[in-house]
Amino acid sequence: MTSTDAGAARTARPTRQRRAVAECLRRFDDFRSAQEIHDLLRQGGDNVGLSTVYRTLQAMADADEVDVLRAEDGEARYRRCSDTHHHHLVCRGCGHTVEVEGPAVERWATKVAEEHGFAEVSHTLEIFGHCPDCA
Amino acid sequence: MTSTDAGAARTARPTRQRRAVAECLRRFDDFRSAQEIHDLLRQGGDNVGLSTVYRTLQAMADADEVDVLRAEDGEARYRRCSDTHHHHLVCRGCGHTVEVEGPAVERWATKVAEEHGFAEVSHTLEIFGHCPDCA
DNA sequence: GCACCTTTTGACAACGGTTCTCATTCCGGC
DNA sequence: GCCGGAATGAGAACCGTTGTCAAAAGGTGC
Repeated sequence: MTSTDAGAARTARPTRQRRAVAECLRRFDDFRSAQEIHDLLRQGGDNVGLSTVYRTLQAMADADEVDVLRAEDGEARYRRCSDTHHHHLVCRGCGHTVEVEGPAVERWATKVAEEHGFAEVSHTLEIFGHCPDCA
Repeated sequence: MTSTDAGAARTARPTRQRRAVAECLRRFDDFRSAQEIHDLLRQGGDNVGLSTVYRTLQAMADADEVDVLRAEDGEARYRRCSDTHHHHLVCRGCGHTVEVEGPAVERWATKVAEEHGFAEVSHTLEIFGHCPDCA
């Protein structure tokens, strides 16, 4: 927001805390809540404030570096993600997550929206079930 | 859950409050938060406690009489719904909602889950955009 | 290395939606 | 009318999240 500012959030400094959060996310492939991540960091010796964890995750979500999923109770859960558009197949038991793609579904969603005259369309799609280990 | 119990939640008495909530939902076709419904009832002269509104909506959701959608901030929003499986096309501007069906999508979700060995599959799918009036 | 300026951090308070508690009220049957 | 259990509601409690603000840390130019 200051003088020599090129990109969008160029004001993002690579601090110890931010690196720690990113590193922590890299270690899992399932969704974790902000508080879980906070605890995990604590346990690992990285002392990062809860506010900072929330702020960092939010920033990463805005930058599409993590996926956000709302648990049934409304709690936000985060997970590192690939940069292509995708959806999730999530195990209700252990949380194990698989990224899936469905070009046909994307087209269908767009088509349906257009038929009703909707513009600037986006969508959410998640599949839940019990993975082989939890069944 | 008591003695002569036929259906699921037969312990549901048709009280004034429950009728009022159901009636209120019938008047809209877009998603409303529990607190909005509470306010609406108040304004309409129906004095119903907030706890009761929450309880009633929860019960109706369990009975699949209403759809629940989590807003981005995690707030739960409710809407009366048809009894067939469907998804929603929701306007980000005014909240106007259209129920849509996509048999192909259902099949795709099931197939993807099966390919990964997942069982007891369910899914969520919502489409967002700006309706003709809000575009 | 050393100021200087800004961003970032973190302990804590505040917020807001939701759930819990429990005394009181209501419903339905006898 | 009376009884017993379900339902209600006012308020407290809960809990995830966001705001506050003084202190600490990066980055830059010297």
